[in-house]
Amino acid sequence: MDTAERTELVTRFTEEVVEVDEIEALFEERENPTAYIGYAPTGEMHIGHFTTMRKLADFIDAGLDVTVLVADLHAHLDDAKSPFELLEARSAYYEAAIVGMIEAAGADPDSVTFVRGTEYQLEEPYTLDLYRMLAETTLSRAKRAGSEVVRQSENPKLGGLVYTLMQALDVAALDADIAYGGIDQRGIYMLAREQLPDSGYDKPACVFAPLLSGLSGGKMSASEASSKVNLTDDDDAVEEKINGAYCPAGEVEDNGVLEYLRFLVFPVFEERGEQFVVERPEEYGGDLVYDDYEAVEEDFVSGELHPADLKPAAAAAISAVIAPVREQLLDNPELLEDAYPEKYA
RNA sequence: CCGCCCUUAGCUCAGACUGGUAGAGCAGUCGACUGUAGAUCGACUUGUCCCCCGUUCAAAUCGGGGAGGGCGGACCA
Repeated sequence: MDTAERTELVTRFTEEVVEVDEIEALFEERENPTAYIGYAPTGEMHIGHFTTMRKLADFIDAGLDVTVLVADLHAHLDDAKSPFELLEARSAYYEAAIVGMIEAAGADPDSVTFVRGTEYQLEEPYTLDLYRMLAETTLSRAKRAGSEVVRQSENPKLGGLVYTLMQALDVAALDADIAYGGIDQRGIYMLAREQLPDSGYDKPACVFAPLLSGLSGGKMSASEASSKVNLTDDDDAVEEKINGAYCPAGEVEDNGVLEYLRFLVFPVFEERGEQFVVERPEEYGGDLVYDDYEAVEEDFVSGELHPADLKPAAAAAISAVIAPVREQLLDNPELLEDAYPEKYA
């Protein structure tokens, strides 16, 4: 694979890349540049995570050495979203779910390195770097960098600011050439690009995934159950949520159903060699088969494909995509019971 | 250590002065209309009024104690 192909793999289906030149340069210089993505083990993982995760398959195919950080300390630093006592259990659950998603996306989880935050964030070199950064960063700069990531409240805690600086530092600590995450992470990684060179580290390139629209229109909200599909949702639950989704005929904007197809279903189906089939009553023209997303969107915009026909097909496809992960999680019920005792135990 | 403020539906809050077993908006649920959903109408649901004790025929409301949260002051050898 040449540099152009590898770069294309790394950058496809993304929201933004900073900068493409830098990624090309990495591939020119080295056989296996490094990339990292971090997740703070807080609430249950959902389809948004899966969409972001699917991209790791592209990274691996492109020859990147991928590290996944399970940022346990971050999960508590962000307004104590995860109680301190549950960090271990939630980290275990996240790691298992992530392995499942990578597998379901058609990649080999063994080619990914998993790291816990507490494995290195309490060591002296990291701590010293952090303290130096704390001394050099203004409150307003840190607030701005983390504003899309850290929970915003009337009474913000210091932890949210430390969280932000730690994440910037993680890029260097994990020796990542490329920082990857949802576009909401942009502020933090721009801070990293700005500050890491001052501390003697390389400036990371960044790849940002799009954030999917919520099913009820507008942004996906972690706290709104009907706005997203959970990894543990069964076929019926997925169908119910997709059927209830905001999906105006012919409109692409804010259309979560189409976005799920574009960024999750089609990439995964391509990997698995499956086709997207829309079963449709003869009355409306009979069944349709699609090999790529563009054709779906074209038919949807033209009116050829009606939302009422698309929805059941999309629901079935999404179920098929998440099924392996769901089964894996249900086979190990203690993972969820330990991680979210108030809900499952 | 001292003082002041806050705590009522899933969320934001009203009600407290002048005790009479609780309300609005949003959210949610269900119908109507659409070959989906949304929008729009129509209907409906929701409570340990932070906890304990007391006063009273009667306490979200008054008194005392406590918990949690916030703000300020003081202390600064």
